[in-house]
Amino acid sequence: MKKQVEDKKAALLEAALKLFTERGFHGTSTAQISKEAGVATGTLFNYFPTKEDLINGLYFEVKGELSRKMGKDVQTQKTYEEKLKKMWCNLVEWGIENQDKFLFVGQFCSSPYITSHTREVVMEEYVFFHDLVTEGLANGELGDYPPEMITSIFYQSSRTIVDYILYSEPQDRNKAIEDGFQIVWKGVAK
Amino acid sequence: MKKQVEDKKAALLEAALKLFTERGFHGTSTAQISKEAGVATGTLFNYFPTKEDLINGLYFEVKGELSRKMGKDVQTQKTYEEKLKKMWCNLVEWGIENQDKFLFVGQFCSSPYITSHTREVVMEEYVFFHDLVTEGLANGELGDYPPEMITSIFYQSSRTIVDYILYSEPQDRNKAIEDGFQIVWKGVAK
DNA sequence: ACAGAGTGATTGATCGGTCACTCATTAAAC
DNA sequence: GTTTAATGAGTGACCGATCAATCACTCTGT
Repeated sequence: MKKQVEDKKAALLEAALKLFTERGFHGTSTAQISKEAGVATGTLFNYFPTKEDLINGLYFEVKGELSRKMGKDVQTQKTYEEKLKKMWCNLVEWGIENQDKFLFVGQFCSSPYITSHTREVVMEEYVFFHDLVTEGLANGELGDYPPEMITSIFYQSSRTIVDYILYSEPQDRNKAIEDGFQIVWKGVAK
Repeated sequence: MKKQVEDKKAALLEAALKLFTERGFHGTSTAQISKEAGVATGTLFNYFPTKEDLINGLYFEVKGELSRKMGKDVQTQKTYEEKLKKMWCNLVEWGIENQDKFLFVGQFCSSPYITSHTREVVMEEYVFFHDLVTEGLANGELGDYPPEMITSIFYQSSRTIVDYILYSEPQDRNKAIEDGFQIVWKGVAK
């Protein structure tokens, strides 16, 4: 029984992810989401009281997954550059393997449907990333730029590379990932 | 008469720009756009047969304006780096001075409401930019990366810097623009 | 072993409201 | 006087959300 509950909730989130990304928030009806998830229209509202709660829940889940993947094996790297590169690869590989989630985050990270509360809670999971940049500035690994500028350039460039790989379809994806990191590292390093 | 016609069409585009950016495509009703523009609900459909025609027309206008601003005074620059920097500054300054248009382009450049036809027509106005990158690769000013990767990184980074300036509100905007270009130039230059 | 009351998840018909778009009428321009 | 632009009430379709009925399943007393 518990199993079924989780099944339906997961199915609803998966359906919402697909449809919100394809057609936007207002462009997707709750009925379409329910149908795609294989449940009745009323069932959606048992799990998510409103349509906004659904997209906020989805955003929370996806961003949480990304932050966990992003930080994986970073601390076991030896040099600072290797740590940053590990994070870069984690980010890009997640984006390639999870196109739908990647697009969803891009579309809705600054949309009005995501509440500031959700945004704040999610932000806390990325403290380790900001700390790594602060550390790099402190020990002189990074150039003398504002930390928020470095984090933004790093994160957005990783998204640019995912876009490039998915859209331009280079023969060698790893080469593209390497090239992308090289550009960013040359740019932000001391 | 011609004047009034242009007035109403411009008012509709301006209202649509504001509302689409704030609330999304499906989140904005044509009635709201008409009201904001100060015309009757039926008038909108005299100028744009469907809501999709309206957003496509708007996208065409805004992207066209951006491409014209972007290329301004670029050819009068002496060195290759100066040409690229001119384009960078044009891009960032336009973004800062036209926040609403800047946000609109970011939100709708890969949305399903913009037809592939609109996208193709708009793309033609950016040929000069791709040519400049190809030129830089040919004469060894730029590092050996795929041209599409360089154009994407350059364009997206300029957007990142506009975001940074608007959101983080640094005391010295020109410094931020300079820093941003320095990072990108160090990254993509030979 | 089993009847049947109890429980909470699930359902889909239904609701008031809003949507994009139409069209008969009016007003303006020449 | 004719043409052209502008109007806004009206249209059927669809929206998010509700809720009484139904369902699968558990538990208890015999």
